[in-house]
This record gives sequence, structure tokens and C-alpha cells, in this order.
Amino acid sequence: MSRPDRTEFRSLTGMRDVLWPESARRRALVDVFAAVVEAAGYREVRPPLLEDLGVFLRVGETTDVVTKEMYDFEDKDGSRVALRPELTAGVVRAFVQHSPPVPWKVWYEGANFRHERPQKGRYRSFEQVGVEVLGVDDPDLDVEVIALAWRFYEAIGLRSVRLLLNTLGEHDDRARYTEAVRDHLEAHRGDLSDQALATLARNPLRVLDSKRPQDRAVVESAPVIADVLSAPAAEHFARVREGLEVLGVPYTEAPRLVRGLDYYRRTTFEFAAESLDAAQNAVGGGGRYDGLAEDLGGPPTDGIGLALGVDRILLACDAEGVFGAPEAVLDVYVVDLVGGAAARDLTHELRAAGFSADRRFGGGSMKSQMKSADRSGARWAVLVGDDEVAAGEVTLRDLRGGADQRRVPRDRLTAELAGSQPSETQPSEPEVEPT
RNA sequence: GUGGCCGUAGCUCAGCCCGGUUAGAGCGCCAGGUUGUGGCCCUGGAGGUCGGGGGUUCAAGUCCCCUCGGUCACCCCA
Repeated sequence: MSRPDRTEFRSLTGMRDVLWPESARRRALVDVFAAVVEAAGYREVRPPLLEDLGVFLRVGETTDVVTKEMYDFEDKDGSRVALRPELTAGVVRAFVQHSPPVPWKVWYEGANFRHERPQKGRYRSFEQVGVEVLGVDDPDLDVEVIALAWRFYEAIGLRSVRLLLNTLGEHDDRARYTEAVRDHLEAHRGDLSDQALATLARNPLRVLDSKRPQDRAVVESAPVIADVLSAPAAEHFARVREGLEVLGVPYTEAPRLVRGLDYYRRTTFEFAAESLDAAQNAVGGGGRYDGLAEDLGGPPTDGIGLALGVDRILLACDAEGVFGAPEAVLDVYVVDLVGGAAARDLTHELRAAGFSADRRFGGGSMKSQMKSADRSGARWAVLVGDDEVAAGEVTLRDLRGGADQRRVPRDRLTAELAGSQPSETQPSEPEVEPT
């Protein structure tokens, strides 16, 4: 745009390039999540990014996510499709389509898309990790899912996360509750903000989420779900709370907690990072969605899931100084002063032997190549000049700490490296250190 | 969709209020100091249509208008 005579492309609004080392940090985060949930029997599912628009319409026809933030468009055959704004709907659609044995315990990671104005911690393309379980009606499962998220936050080092817990009751409870809230809000129309009135018209429960000071008094005097909760729903909720207490997962009851999507029933929860500003402190959430599979054309099936926002979790990590980006790590950097063939051959041999190895292309002075070696994060530099070639040797230099170096026969190089520092020769787990 | 703030070197920014010769700094990058040795230090160098367009003026990075982009917030949400 800034050069009319030359086309210069930029990433689209709200879309970002994730460059190293941030990319490595994200991968490390997903690895931690995968380790936590796979240890509990969850297996990865990878639904497509694009679905029939109807899949998403079913999950929230009165929500902003669906009504105004969806990337939907007409496909080449005229059908209406959309980029997924979240993953639960696609996962449940996959469940209905494939009828896997229940319980179906899956986890996922990936990008979602919402067409909204970007700001800190919210982008048009954003990543989530999450789990879903279909086919189990047992409060202990709710406890398991919540406890896994809790364990994950602990594993990456976050300490300021608070669990907010609520129940929306059974289907009929929710309907009754919605009416009770609607009646209450209608009775106080005059005290509500214009935005709250607009929300009231299409989804009364969502007004409870209003953070506007003007609405606070009306919201706080609104009926709570406990007033209309049926006995089975109350029992379910009691057992969830009991389970969390036994497992030592602290929670705060949040009777006004109403989550963004329409499909939630019974248990709902949200994780708030208190190290972040309120505008983006929700770092995860989820709940039960018994009935969603049926809405998508499948058999009546209980379901529960959670989704955690990767971008916001990393913001919280920044705020708390944990889970920093990893340092560059490399076993060997080859410095070649004899034309490049030695670097070509040695890096190839070293990699085949299981070492990570890099080099400089295009030559350069020894000094500049050593600078590159330093920046690469390499443990060792292997130097090859005329002297070494003549002697059939290479120079092995320690780049950490001192400047020890020694000549070794070229055909003994991998053996020398293996003996010198075994721990450096293993493909290790991501090295993630606090910044 | 609405509002605030900001666009000057690869990055972070100064200069703009009070228009005036070749637009600066730090970091990064390249090279040299050390004709085969990184990190620290010193010296030098490359790198900028001052987001774009229009206007005012003898003169615009600086003033005015428009526009594009970024960012933060509202709405809503992860």
C-alpha cells in the first residue's frame, strides 16, 4: 500500500506470522498439553478448518461468534462454508459422521478464525488446544476434564489462574432460567444500557456477562440458576464440586458465568488468569454440551469439552515470567576455510550420526564464520583449514565457557563428540527456560 | 461497527509544539583492529522516497486536509 508502483503484501489484519523463537515456544506449549492429556487416554483428532456453515449455525445462532464474526463464504459449487470459529462443533460433527466407540476421548490443537477487530490477546486467527469427550454422563468426567486443564496450567508454570465454576442446569432448567432472567431484565429495562437491551432481545443470559457498570446493579439482582435447578442437575453439580475438592483443585463458584456459545448445559467453567487485564483474562473454558450431537444429526449423546487459548496463555506466561522462548540449540557448527567441501561432507556425516549440525554457506573469513557459530548456539565448532586437511584431522573447539580446542583425526570426530558430551548428542525435549 | 493513540534505518525510538543547509541515537548487520579463532572492547561502513496522496509556503519529517496501516479499548470472546 505504501508503494503504489510496487506491490507489497502484508499479512491480513488480525493475522500474524509466528517466527522463531516464538514458534518454538508455541510448539513446546502444545507438546506439554499433549503429554498431559495423552497420559489420560485422550487421542488427537484433526478436523478440517473448513466446514459446512450449518455445522456452526447449529451451535449458536444467537451468538456474536456465529452471527457476525464468522468467516463464511460461498464455495465454488454454491454451498455455504465457513472457517471454523472454534473446534467443538467440528469435532462433534466428526463424531456423528464416524460413530466411533464411546467414550470418545480426543484432544486437538489448531487455528480458529473470527472476523473481529484485533486487539491484545485476540486475533482473527488464533490457536486453541482442547479436549472433548463424547458418550459419558458422569460428573467424575467433568472433574477429570477440569483437573487436566488445571494440571496443564501448573505444568507450564502459571500460578495466577483461577477456576470459575457454574452450572446451567438441564435443558429444561436452562429454558426456565432464561425466562426468569428475561422477566427480571424486562422489569428493569430502564436501567439497562442500550447494548444490554440489544443483547436481551436475542439472548437474555448473555446480558449477565455484561461488564458495563450501568448494568451491574440489575445483573446482580437477577435470579440465579440455583433457584430453578432440578434435583438431578443439582446432584450432578454437587458431585462435580465434591470431586474437585477431593482432588485439591480450587474453584470459585460463579453463578453469573454464562459462556459464549449456546450449546452449554449443566457444568460450565472458565479459567481466568489474574496476571492479565480483565479484557483478555479468560485463558480457557468449557463445559457440558449434552444434546449437541443430536442437534448435528446424531444420536442423543452426552458431551463435555474445554478449549484453552494459546495466545492468551502465552500472554499470561509473559506476565508471570514463566515458560519463556527456548535458546537456540545446536551440537556442531562447521567452520570451513578450504572452499566448502569439508563443510558439506562433515555436516552430512554428523547429521547421519545423530548430531545436529549447521554451517555457513558462501564462505567468509574465519572470524565471520566463528561469529556465525557463536550465534547458532552450537556446543562445538569443528574447524577445517589447510593444516587439518594435510594432517587428516579437524580441530574441535568448545564454544561454551572457555576456549579449549584440540585436534582429532577426522574419522574419529563423531566418536570424540559422542564421548565428550553424551547429553548433547540426544535429541532432547524442548529446552524451555524462564526468560 | 465505534472511539483514543501511533506511523522516521532490520528493531526500539529522538527530532515535529517554535517549518530553514548533507535526518540522528542505541541495538542489530557488515568489515577492520587480531594475514587461522566466536563472546567483551575499539574503529569504520552499509542501510531511510520521514506510511501514501494532496494542500499552505521561497522552503515541509515538522503546519492543514484526505487516505492507508498499526495498536489499544468498547462490543463480544479464547
